[in-house]
Formats: sequence, C-alpha cells, structure tokens
Amino acid sequence: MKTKNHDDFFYMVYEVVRLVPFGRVTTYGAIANYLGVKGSSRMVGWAMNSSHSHHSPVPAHRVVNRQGLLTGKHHFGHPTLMQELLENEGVVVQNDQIVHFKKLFWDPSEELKL
DNA sequence: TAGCTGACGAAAA
DNA sequence: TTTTTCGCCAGCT
Repeated sequence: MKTKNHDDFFYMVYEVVRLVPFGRVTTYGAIANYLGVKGSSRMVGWAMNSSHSHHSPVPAHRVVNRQGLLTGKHHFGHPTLMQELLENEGVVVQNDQIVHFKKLFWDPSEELKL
C-alpha cells in the first residue's frame, strides 16, 4: 500500500489553508507545525507554489510568513493582489505587512488542536 | 547525475 | 539586541 500516510503533504497543506476562517491568517510555520513537519516550513511555501497545480482554489493569500509579511505576494500574478484579497476580507495590510497580525493569526494547532 | 533554489523558521553568535 | 548560519526536502536546471 502506498498509502504512506497521506503523504500528500501538499494536499494536507491545502486542506489546512482552506480551513482558515474568513478574515484570518496563518503562517507557514504554523501549518508545518500542525502537520508535524515544523522544520519543513519551506515545504509549506513550496506546496503553495504547487497549489496552482491543484485544481482547487487555495486561499494562499491567507498564508504569510511568521512576520506577517506578504512574502508570496509576487506569486499571485500581481504583487498587490494578495494585499487586495486580504483587505477584501477586512485584514488591514500596510507596507506588505498585516496589521494586528498577531490578533488575526489563526493557528491550526490551537483551533484544530487534536 | 549532481547541485542549486526556494512563498520559512529557529538557533547560534 | 541584531545579524548570520543552518536545516527542511521537493522541484527545477
């Protein structure tokens, strides 16, 4: 059986990202931590990059780095698109950084802890 | 084939 | 305190 777990590490990432509530944001590290691969935070970001291979829409704009910076905004097709999407959800973004990020931070390990 | 890059993060200096 | 280095490991050249 291949089922090596669900190894679809990428798939798991997409699922978690989709679970992010409207108006909330999370971080690559938080997702990685939730998946148990905390050291592989990069892979989370890489998964996002591959997300466009995934036919389902992944709200990657809700995922930012630990600093609350929109590091991946350039990957949305347009550098301001990510900010636009966040602001559209009521998230205030200034200088590519999410305001009150700490308050808007949604940690799967805390909310989905299990 | 082997090596480099990369949407990060944490630890060490 | 800030800056630098290392580790993660899949994908790409």
